[in-house]
Amino acid sequence: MTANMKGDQPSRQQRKSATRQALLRAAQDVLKAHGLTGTTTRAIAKQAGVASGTLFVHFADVNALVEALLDEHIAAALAQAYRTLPRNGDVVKRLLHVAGTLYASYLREPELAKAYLAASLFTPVAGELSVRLAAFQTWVIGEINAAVAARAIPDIDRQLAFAAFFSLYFGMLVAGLNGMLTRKQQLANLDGALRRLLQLEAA
Amino acid sequence: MTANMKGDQPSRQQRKSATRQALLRAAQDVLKAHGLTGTTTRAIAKQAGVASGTLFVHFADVNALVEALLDEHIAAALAQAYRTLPRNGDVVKRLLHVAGTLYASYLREPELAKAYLAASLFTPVAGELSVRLAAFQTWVIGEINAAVAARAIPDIDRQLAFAAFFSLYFGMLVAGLNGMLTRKQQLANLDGALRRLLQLEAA
DNA sequence: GGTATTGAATGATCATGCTCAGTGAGTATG
DNA sequence: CATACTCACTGAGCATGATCATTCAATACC
Repeated sequence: MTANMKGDQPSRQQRKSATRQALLRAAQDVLKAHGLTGTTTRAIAKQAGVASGTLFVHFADVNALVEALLDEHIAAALAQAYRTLPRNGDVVKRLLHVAGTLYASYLREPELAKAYLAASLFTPVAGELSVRLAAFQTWVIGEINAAVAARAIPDIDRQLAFAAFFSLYFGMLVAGLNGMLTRKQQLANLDGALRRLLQLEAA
Repeated sequence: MTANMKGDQPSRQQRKSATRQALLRAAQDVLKAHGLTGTTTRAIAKQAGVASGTLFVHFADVNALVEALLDEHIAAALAQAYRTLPRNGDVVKRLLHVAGTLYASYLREPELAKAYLAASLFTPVAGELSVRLAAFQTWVIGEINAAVAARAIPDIDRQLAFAAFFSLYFGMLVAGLNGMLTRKQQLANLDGALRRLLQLEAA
């Protein structure tokens, strides 16, 4: 292996990474310009200045590209959510804070989000997002552990609690993306359902 | 209009209806024989003995065909569920009875169900299924109305209740189709979550 | 009965997601 | 250096979902 000094030609790794980034940015551009149904892999490749086959060198299929794109949003949103977590709120308030931040993030790229959620429903998430999802589950269960330990809420089966929380979170997300609920309603429904589920009165 | 007497040639309507049925049966056959990914519109058309374009005369797109196919299952399942509804159970028991029957129906054609659910997440259901969904919502809210009127459960916002119920129902359905939950766990989670949501102790 | 109209069915054709044998610049080895 | 090898990249080609001008038997109208 040769160290890459100043003035060197870009190494193969650098070129590859640059191509991948170009494809991601091109995909964003084309999506914004033509919407989801009007976006083709050829258009993305052309916009990125590469051949049509190159896209599949970097992403197994279109959904992998969408996942990578969406992961950038989710990562930023989650980081912000954790950073601005209310210190003195109850469990539900903290869960809602994170959910609300994620909703806002998804709503910023609704077409992207719809495409990804539909495709990934029965195609177990892979890549960066799967790691993030596992971490999210751990965090949620940690929050519930803490609340139970503090006797803020009665004990509850953790699997049940997470499955129910995620179902409600996901359901309100979909309803919101479909335009069936406003963001306020999304959060109000999630709040009401979670407080009943965890048997925690409003603060 | 001419009445169609015995010995007449089949009318155009009859032929059309027969073609549609042939396509539905052909789709079932091909799906069972080759699985979802191995099924093509051309194969279905060939099996039905019609040209490739004919499929799209009867169904706007593949998902419309899948919806029609799935609707046959759902209709039968719902009819059976309503017919065998426990008369003396509480709200949750009755909701669970219907949910359980639907789960079993979906699990009988898991590939079909996955294809349809993924495609319809952000493509509002049309056709027969949309009518059935509306009727289902009416029935669920009716059940809740009755339970509230009978003072079996505390009052609850109907929109919240249905949104939460459907989210939980859908979430456990997906988890089951993904093999993350057994049918027993699906129902146990739904039971636990609903009892907490509606604040109804186990019978 | 004769004629015009409708619309189910056809299949060639298109657009698209994805594949893969081939190419050549970059990299390791001696 | 010279040589062998690796691998990102290419773009023609494939299979498939979907379209649409065309066809012609069933139907409606006189």
